[in-house]
Amino acid sequence: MTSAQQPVPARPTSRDVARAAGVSQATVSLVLGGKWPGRVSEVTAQRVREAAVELGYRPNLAARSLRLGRTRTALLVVPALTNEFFARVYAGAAALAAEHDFGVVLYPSPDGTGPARDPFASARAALDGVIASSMAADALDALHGADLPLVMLDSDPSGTGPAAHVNLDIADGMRQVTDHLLGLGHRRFLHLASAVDTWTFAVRAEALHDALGAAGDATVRTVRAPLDVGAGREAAEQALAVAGERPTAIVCDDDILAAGACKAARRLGLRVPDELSVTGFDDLALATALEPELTTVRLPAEQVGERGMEALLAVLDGRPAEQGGLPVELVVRGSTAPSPTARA
Amino acid sequence: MTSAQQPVPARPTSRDVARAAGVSQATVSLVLGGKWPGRVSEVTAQRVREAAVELGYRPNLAARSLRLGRTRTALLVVPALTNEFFARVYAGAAALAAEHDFGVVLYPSPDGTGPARDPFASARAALDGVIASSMAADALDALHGADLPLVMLDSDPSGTGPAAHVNLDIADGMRQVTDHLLGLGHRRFLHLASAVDTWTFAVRAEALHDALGAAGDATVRTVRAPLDVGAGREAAEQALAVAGERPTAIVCDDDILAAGACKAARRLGLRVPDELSVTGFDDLALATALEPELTTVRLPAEQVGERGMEALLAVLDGRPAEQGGLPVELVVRGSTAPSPTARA
DNA sequence: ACCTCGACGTTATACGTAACACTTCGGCAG
DNA sequence: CTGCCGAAGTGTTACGTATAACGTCGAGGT
Repeated sequence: MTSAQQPVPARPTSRDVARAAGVSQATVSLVLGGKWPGRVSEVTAQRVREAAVELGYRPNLAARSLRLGRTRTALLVVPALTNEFFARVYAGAAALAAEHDFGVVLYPSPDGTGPARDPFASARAALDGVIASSMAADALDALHGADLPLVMLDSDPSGTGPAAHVNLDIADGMRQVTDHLLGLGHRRFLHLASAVDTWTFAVRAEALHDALGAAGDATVRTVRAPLDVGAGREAAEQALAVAGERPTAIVCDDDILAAGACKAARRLGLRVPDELSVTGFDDLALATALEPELTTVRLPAEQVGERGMEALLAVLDGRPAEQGGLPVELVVRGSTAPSPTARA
Repeated sequence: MTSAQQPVPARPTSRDVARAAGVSQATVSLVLGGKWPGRVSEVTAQRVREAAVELGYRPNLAARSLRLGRTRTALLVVPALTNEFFARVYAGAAALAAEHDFGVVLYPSPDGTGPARDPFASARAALDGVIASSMAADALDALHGADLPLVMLDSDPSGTGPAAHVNLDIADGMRQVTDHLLGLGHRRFLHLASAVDTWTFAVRAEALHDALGAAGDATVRTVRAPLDVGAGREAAEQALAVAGERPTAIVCDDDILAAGACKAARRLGLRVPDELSVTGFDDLALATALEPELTTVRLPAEQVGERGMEALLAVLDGRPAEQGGLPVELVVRGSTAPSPTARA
């Protein structure tokens, strides 16, 4: 069929399709674009579509982007994909994006230790919008400066700058955890908090203190650690070794820290949950890999990604973005039990 | 929000920079492109650079790609980012890519349950090459059909089609594990294998059987399970409940399965490592979150990504890709101990 | 005085697409 | 018959960039 003389089978263009179908390039664009329903007769359209399939035509995205000024690509800024939570957020965002012929490209956020490269230096020109997660305030400013549509995930809704927000009801999750433990008779708490300074963790601390304050007779100590098992273990171990009344429950900002707390307990000869209750946050796969399994708060990570992408698409379409918070759910497992002091 | 679009300062183009600097657009391209060192006098170049900074000029990537026919973007095909190993592969690949002004876009591989969308239907036009990991054979064919430069990670090096390979010395890792356990006196083994049918797991089984065969008096049973803790636990529990001589060591294809094996042991009242040794593979964060910590094989995941990207860049430059395998390392921790039968 | 040549720029062009503006043509009301 | 309309296409243009091809000008060789 092809009378092409080129030795290498060059990628066919819309003009090649036009030639094969006996129409003009404009008509090919009209047909394959899918818009302009009535502009081309069905018989012609059919011929064009067949030619396109025949030649294996794929539109050149670069040319399309250049023409339209849009790329159908969003940037997702996350701290690290090795954190399962963010990997799931990505999965959710990418899945919804794919349904709308959108792509998602990733950039690890500058969380202090991140790469110094400006994500927009190379990417900004090719982006339609940005979805950013758990940013520190300064990094956030750089995002606003890019004057691209912006959706913030799990971030301070009162933050400056025009941005849609998709938030988890973190405070409610922490409240549920606290109520659960208070109901089990616990009164002396250790809060194993993340050393990361973002809204999502600040909210945890606030909600915990609020809920404990309401209980009246509860006390809490706070120690902070980076988000990894070893650091969590060390911090918990030191805190538990302090003289005086030992806490009966450790509330962790994260399942990873909770895993550290469990290891600390075991090293000190404390049995979980009989002598020490431990709670996590996130409900990662890790939560059910441990023994005992972690009582934790399930966060709908994929949904966060989906809703984030949804919001971005809405903004790009000029529609208002849905703003509601996503519900979270306490999952009670084996790492929490009635306080030993209450039973005594 | 702002609904005004036109009065907003449009992104400056190279022509705007040219006007500001009092030169032609071509000169701007010459200066900012960085190639053609001697073509423009330093004083003019300086003026251009200043104008570019002044206006906040960013080259339009779509236009550049259209002109050059290349996108400086690679596709990384991985089964799932929620698996920490692949998240780390991505991190390695993305880091090296960034150093070369390359981007990496992800696509979850069609591993049977994956999305039905053809990654190339939307992406192929905008890609310079593909790095693919742990593919099933049929999915692999689709990749070859795309006639893009292809690098395979951790895949059968004897596979068909022209592709560079970056492989881990999986067989050596499994050999080390086996020798370690044999040295501890173990003779009855259970192989908790992945249900996924890829080269990387086939090699594990082969190496395990080879090493045990060399020992002469060792026996092994194999059970397979999907790569998640629950499935691993179930499979291990069933296998351990079988009447007859119980294995004294479980060799797992993966840390995740090993976590399942540990849970199974605990459910059956078997103490790890005293009554049952368990080994993993990958050295994920999970390995040190468990108690006892897992004896496992450390895989340089980031290096796999880096070397993969390196190989792709080499191919694109017409250089030969470095082909050597990456070494792995046995990490002995608390989940393995001398066989109880040997001590008896 | 003539030619050459290198240094420094500029002009022009093509990449592949989407969509605006235009043509062509048969039908149909006035 | 004229004028108008809608249907079905086509011609053309612009998006922003990189680079091939083409000036221009003064220095240096012969």
